[in-house]
Amino acid sequence: MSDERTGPIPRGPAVATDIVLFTIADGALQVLLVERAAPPFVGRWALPGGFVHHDESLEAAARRELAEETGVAVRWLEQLYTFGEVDRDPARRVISVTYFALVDHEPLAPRADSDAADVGWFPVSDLPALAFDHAAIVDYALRRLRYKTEYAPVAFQLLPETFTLSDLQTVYEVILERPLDKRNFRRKLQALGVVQPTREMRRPPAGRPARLYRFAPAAFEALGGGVVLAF
Amino acid sequence: MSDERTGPIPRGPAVATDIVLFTIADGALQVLLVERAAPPFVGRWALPGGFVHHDESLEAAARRELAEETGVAVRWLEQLYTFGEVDRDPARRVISVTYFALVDHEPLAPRADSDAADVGWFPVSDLPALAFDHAAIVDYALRRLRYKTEYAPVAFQLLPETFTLSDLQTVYEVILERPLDKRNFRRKLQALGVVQPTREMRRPPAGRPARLYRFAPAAFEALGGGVVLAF
DNA sequence: TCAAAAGTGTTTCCCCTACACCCATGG
DNA sequence: CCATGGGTGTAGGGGAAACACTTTTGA
Repeated sequence: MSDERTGPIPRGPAVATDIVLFTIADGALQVLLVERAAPPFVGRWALPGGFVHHDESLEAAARRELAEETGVAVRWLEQLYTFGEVDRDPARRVISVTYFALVDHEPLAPRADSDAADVGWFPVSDLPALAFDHAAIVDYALRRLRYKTEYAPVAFQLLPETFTLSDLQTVYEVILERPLDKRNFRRKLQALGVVQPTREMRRPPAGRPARLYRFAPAAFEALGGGVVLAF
Repeated sequence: MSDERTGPIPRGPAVATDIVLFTIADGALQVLLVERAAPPFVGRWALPGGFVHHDESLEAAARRELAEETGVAVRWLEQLYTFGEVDRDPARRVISVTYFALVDHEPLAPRADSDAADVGWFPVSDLPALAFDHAAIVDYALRRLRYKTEYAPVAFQLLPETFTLSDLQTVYEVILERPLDKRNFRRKLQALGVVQPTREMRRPPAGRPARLYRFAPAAFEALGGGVVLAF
């Protein structure tokens, strides 16, 4: 380690955090964006985020920013990547530690608070022009989501606590962008034991009622990290 | 995004980078450590690293620190994780963007430069007490290495440009900590086409000469991200 | 009775695994 | 000729993939 680590702190970069929050709505994958109210990039859409305070951890900063701008406790939050190109902010040197977050759509009603002009969900397939390098950050998050869907229990975080197996299959199909076989999908889930049937059913507007299931974290843990949820 | 992003920059954390550099030597996985010459943790072993300059990217900072302390161009360098707990440095708030690096052992001869009291390779199975949260960082890097070995061409980066298939198998065995079947290993490599035979052979002190191979990045790319190198 | 969505088994094929002997060389 | 490490094939089992019809309900 260089002496610099212990010498006087050089005039360093500022540290921010930006969050890519996904949900599923209207059968599509959506990202939460806020409209910038101050320069640079006034009026442009951007990821929610802000500077890290001196006395809070990175994850705490991400949660605080999310709470301030969406008022919602996310279901899943993990660090994504740290973007540190010198010129990524035209005004000054800012390093952004980005986070990847998931919520189920229902309970979320993002509203603009004082910090942002507007807030909204945008389908990932049709995003507006974004501020800074945020388009690259969303791309990176999308790759992580697709990748992670195949081996970690992230799809469940995009659904309410109970869900039908068809709901779950739709989530996989929307994220992976390919159709899955219904019987293989269900067999695999039940073989792994990662879903627990409840006693309740959901009655659709038309058609046979569907059983509601619940994610079984215990069963998932027992399988260790090497679970393959690839269908 | 919060207004803070555009308002006055709060007194923020300092940004450092630390690098976990692995190699294989004496049939074991080894990490490069430097002995600290200044407080805190004087005399303790730590990962090579230092503060990020105002005008260099994160990766550039990592490469610079490595060059300063080892004089070697690494074969593989990727971002690992950003550690930002408030109290991870007892003296002041420092956020560390860590990197994961690989070299083949041969050409490397790390020597202490003016910034560190001493430099050396340590087997991961027998590390000294480390400064800061560096033990956790090494753990994290180890998990990444084991994981990545199974689906990305990282093992090749721990060997010279040409190598025997036995060399390569040993690298896998050392990293994964389990014996592999020689025939299955070789069949799979050749089926994937990720190794190219050269015309040269290596003559061991005793025994039959072994063909030297070279990594075939082109074949690897062609397979897309979804290659499974799990044996 | 019709429309709509839920639910259910079997077969095929490929890949992973386990396993043991001969080959080329140097001393 | 012996010791050392290099190199090769096959058979069996398990999981993934492909595939279509019956069931339950509301209108």
